[in-house]
Amino acid sequence: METLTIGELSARSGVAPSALRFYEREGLIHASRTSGNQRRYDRAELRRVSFIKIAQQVGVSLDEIREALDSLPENRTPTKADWSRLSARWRYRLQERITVLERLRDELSGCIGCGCLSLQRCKLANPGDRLAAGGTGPQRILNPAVS
Amino acid sequence: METLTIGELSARSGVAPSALRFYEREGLIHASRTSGNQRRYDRAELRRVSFIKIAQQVGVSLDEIREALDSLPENRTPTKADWSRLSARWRYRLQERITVLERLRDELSGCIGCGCLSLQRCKLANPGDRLAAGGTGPQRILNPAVS
DNA sequence: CTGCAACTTGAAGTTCACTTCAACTCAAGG
DNA sequence: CCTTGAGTTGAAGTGAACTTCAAGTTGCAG
Repeated sequence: METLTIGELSARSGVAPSALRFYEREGLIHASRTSGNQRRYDRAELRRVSFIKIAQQVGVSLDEIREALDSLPENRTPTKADWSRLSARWRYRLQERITVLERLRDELSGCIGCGCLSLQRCKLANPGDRLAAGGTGPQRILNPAVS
Repeated sequence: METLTIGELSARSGVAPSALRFYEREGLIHASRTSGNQRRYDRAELRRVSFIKIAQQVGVSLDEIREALDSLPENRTPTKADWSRLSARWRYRLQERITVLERLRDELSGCIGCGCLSLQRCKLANPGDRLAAGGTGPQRILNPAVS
């Protein structure tokens, strides 16, 4: 088995076939076709899907993920070095995000408990970075099932 | 100034008036009315809005935030102790989330770089908890502006 | 060769968290 | 009193990330 069907890629990645087709339309992954027009995925695509899943957990939008994936070489299968370069970038973003959440954690009890939560001064509601800047759309991170 | 108009609450909280009306429809905040049917917010509502903003940064859905807020006493203005109790719950969730992201950070380079990213075994794509369990809808955490 | 699960498509639907709109009313300074 | 900025409503629109549907086609085991 050199290549994977959409069902196989779905099973191995945990991503629904409909989502994989959606990713393809969005230019995040690629597939070749059989004579009968069915998708066949190179094994290397598994790593792409994996990268997408991880980036989503970090909280990056598909638009940004596509940008990152576009920086991989198109003419050859990405090497370990290619992936390392990409992952280094995400590591930095991840660290930024962790720092924000840690600050949140460390100040949460005190800040809400003490009643300082009047928003103008509070570091929680107005963190130094632009995370709270707003922007349309849902921003749910945790799955409801996690609660 | 005992109470705040919607414009004032918006200015102080950084949440758009339309969002405040939306929160009210959703039962997350409350307002009294003037004789002319305009909203007047008790100063204590500011803390509710603040809590909503913080919880959203942690990645909690409005449904879950409402549940949490519903556990506050209805017959009196919440005390510091009430808020502390609530914040303790969030602190725990926050810590869970941080732990996941730290694991992600610590394993990202090695995992992607080494090519083990085949998803069946990889701790990254399939973390121990149910975070990756899927669920419909967007799961963006970071604002595009942050990039 | 047959049967059936797995695949194909485009279009439309869903959820979340809002925002925008139109048409209107209210509150307060001059 | 008049003007004007701020507020009111319900309905409809938005964007992200998918899912569902219907109607048809393909691929492989028996």
